[in-house]
Amino acid sequence: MADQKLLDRFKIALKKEGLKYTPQRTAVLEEIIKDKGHRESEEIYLALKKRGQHVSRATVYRTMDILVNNGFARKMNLGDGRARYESKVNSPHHDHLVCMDCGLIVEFMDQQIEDLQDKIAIQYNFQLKRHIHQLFGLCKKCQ
Amino acid sequence: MADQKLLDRFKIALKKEGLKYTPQRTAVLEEIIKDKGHRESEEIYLALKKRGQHVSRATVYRTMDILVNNGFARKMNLGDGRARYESKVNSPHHDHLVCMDCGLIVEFMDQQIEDLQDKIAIQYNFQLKRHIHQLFGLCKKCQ
DNA sequence: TTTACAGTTGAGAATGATACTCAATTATAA
DNA sequence: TTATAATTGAGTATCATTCTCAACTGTAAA
Repeated sequence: MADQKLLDRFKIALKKEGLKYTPQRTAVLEEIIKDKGHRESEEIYLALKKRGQHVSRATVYRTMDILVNNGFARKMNLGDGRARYESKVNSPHHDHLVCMDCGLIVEFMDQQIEDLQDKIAIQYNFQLKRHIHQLFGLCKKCQ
Repeated sequence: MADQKLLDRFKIALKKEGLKYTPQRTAVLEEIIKDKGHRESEEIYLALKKRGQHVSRATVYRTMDILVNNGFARKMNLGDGRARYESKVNSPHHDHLVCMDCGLIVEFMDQQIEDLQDKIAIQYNFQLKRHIHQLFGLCKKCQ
């Protein structure tokens, strides 16, 4: 169960956009934050179903958009045609190493790279908003 | 027109995979290497059509796969649901800055970042194969 | 609390990029 | 030149995601 502070933050974010605080949206938020994984829409939908929460696929998609736009979740694309989502709640910024064989996803964060990115953006007169940095290869087990 | 050396390289790559050297495949290769852009399948298909070359959409997709797998082209995904392709012929490795407003794509390359990536892969016991590094923001004109 | 209503939901249909199918055609090696 | 396996094009299928719309429900004001 998400703590009250988070639910309040969610409520405020929704109100700010003129959106309603509904049980379905809350269920999706809770499902996202209680899992450390990088799951696709269908997995989130099925996890909710298994928990006995009735949230339609359409609502999962719609809610994930809201969560992403309000900083509660992050959307990522690994090139397989399906979006993945991960919680941004209590999770510091990071990028990903992805095993091309078993699908293992490892998070990494390197301040030097972050700084170099900022430098490059300045150099090309870009105002940086976000970035995607994914390293693909074979994990220890799959080599 | 692609130089003979390149066509020979292409012919050899095809033979190595038991594939035939066809006018359609050659046309797609030539279209890719004569353009410095980052185009999607449909744009390549239309460019060929305008040139009077008859290559079906299906064949463009099929040929792009061959070109990517053999190092003649690179496939990229900017998150808009359509793959983009760029020539790898006579083009050194680089990553991309993308303007979220006008779609401008600028290429960059930073050896320090490349080295740090290698270091991270070693640190996590990954055997690195490729990476995606995209910086999204607003270009000078769109700020 | 009720009420009024704008926003939400779910189920299924629509969309759009890409992959597949298959009969007709063609490159290739002998 | 021939045999044959690969290729092509046109249309169809697929699959993730978005849209549609009628029924439903938070919400804020009375």
